Amino acid sequence: MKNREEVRTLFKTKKVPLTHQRLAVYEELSGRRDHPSAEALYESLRKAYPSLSLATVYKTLQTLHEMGMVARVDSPAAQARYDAIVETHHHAVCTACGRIEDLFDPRLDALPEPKAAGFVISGHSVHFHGLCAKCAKAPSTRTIKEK
Amino acid sequence: MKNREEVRTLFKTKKVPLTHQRLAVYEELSGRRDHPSAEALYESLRKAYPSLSLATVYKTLQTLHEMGMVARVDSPAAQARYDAIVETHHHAVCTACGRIEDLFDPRLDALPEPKAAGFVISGHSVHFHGLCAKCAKAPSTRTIKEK
DNA sequence: TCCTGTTTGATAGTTATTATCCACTGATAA
DNA sequence: TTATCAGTGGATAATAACTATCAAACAGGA
Repeated sequence: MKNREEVRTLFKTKKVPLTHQRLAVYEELSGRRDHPSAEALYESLRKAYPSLSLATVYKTLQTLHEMGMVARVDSPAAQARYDAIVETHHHAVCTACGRIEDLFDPRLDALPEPKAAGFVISGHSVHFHGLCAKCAKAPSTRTIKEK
Repeated sequence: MKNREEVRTLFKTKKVPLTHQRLAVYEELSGRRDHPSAEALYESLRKAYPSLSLATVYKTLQTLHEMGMVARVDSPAAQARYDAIVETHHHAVCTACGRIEDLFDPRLDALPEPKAAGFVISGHSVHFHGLCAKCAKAPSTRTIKEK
């Protein structure tokens, strides 16, 4: 989550052209805490940028991901979801509606190295699953797949 | 991972008809440790069952999942992958080739409960990521998406 | 063995994502 | 500021992974 100047510098450093679309996608994503899908970002952005194409959002998210500015979250609903926070953190995934909440807990950041023959481990993430506050209250409503 | 008699009993208990296809899919999956996709299972099974349909494999995996006999693994490659082991365990995911290895480590089974407002947590899983033995040796070969 | 509600197989449809192609633009040099 | 041009964006076709549909076949109880 970087401000506009930091973003500009990062693009320049990596020699990746900074276009209006890329800045717009990054800033929209940075401003949200709901792990939107590419489609969801597109829906939000097209209000301000009516000429924006969905394909561009996909390509931009991939570019940002390769630059290490955006993280991919694997949700139980197959659709990939994105997060502007790349710092180490963990997730709570609602098994009823698919909602993903960020968890920050240093105790989870340092886990015992498992013994996996030959595997060179570079990091880890913990997925907690259960029911989010909303679904815990209304257990019957199965809405899987929020956007 | 159950033997044929346990499977038969489980289906009877849950009042779910046990078909040849369901048994075949479950036994094929049980016999593999490579987290195959629906497509991959279909490819293996069609040799012994040429009339088997891919749609049936998808439907069967969903049925087994609902019965709690099969777990879904969210891999970085969007395609869902399955596992016959439902007991608590964790994964090491290779960021180069997509390989997923099972990790069993009781120290990872008991983690501190995170504070996520209102979230009713029922379980968790840890994903380690890095390079598998094969890819660690050949760092240049980027084969992402094994079947 | 017969009956009946489910399941299967074949296939069309859907959803998420990627590839293609050409006009256009951002970044550098003049 | 403008010219240049590799790289990007927009529109859309294509692909991949599922899912729905429906007639025919089957599983499990009578």
